[in-house]
Amino acid sequence: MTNDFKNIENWQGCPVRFGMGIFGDKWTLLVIRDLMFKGKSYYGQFQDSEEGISTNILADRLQKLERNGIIDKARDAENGARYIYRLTPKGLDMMPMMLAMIDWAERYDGQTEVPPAFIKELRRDPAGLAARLRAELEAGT
Amino acid sequence: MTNDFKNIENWQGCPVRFGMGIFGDKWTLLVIRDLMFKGKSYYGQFQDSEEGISTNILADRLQKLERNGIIDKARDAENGARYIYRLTPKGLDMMPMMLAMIDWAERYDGQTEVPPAFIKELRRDPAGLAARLRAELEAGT
DNA sequence: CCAACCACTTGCAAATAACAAGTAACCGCA
DNA sequence: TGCGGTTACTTGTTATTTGCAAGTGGTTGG
Repeated sequence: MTNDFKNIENWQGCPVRFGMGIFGDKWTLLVIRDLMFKGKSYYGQFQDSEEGISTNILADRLQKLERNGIIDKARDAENGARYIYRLTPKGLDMMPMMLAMIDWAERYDGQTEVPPAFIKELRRDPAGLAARLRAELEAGT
Repeated sequence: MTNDFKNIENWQGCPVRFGMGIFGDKWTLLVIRDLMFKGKSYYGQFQDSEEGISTNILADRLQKLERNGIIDKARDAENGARYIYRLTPKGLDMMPMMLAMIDWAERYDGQTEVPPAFIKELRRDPAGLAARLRAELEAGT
């Protein structure tokens, strides 16, 4: 056989399938959201997010993200008892996709919490917003 | 209690959470891919996609997409034994997000199958490509 | 009105996720 | 140097979801 799509590690080729192999579940993009837009970096902070991810699932997703090169993990310089998680360049490159998702969701979620100023800037200059947010994340390293 | 995030129907507010409530699984965006980029419109065509979605999951996802207003379902004019599935405007508005995903995946999937001409056009004029693809889909109605 | 097609539905087994409790590394302080 | 608190998990069990195979019912063409 040529393709074994039963194993998700083999979901390459088609770009949408490739994406689903990496973040095709309920939780992964919520962790990326926390890293990208909420200024979160620690295990405990991800756990504190209001959706209530369970700890074994969080550990599993962080490991998969690290294995896929989306995030990296290092001991925190300020407090050696914890690890700091950060987006890699590959992870940061998901910014335009995340912003496009936000743009879409803001249009259709009647209960959206996206700040009007954010959505205004997003629609006026998406690339500029992406660049600014990315620069801020890279500065905070 | 104010939020019941145990029920996925209540995943509004945050735009990423809103998205995950609708397409936060392995299969949903693959169906949308088939509708958006592969010219597929029928149940059997979705089933024939090489990832091999099982029939009960496909039925469930189509129903959820319809309920969420992403697709609509109608008897096929040419063959009344089957139904035709089409993207609604809300579904078509996911185009920029899907294109951003394709852009990202093409960069990082060493085995990508995205045609070079497509990715070139996508990076030169993403909004233009989105508009063109959307017009083609709406024409084929 | 029957055979074939098409779109599902159902039942059961396997995999994944949710929940609760426990373990281990490290830090600050006595 | 050891002890209590913090942080990040791991483990075991139960609940939910998915995958697989077989079956059902509407529609068409003959």
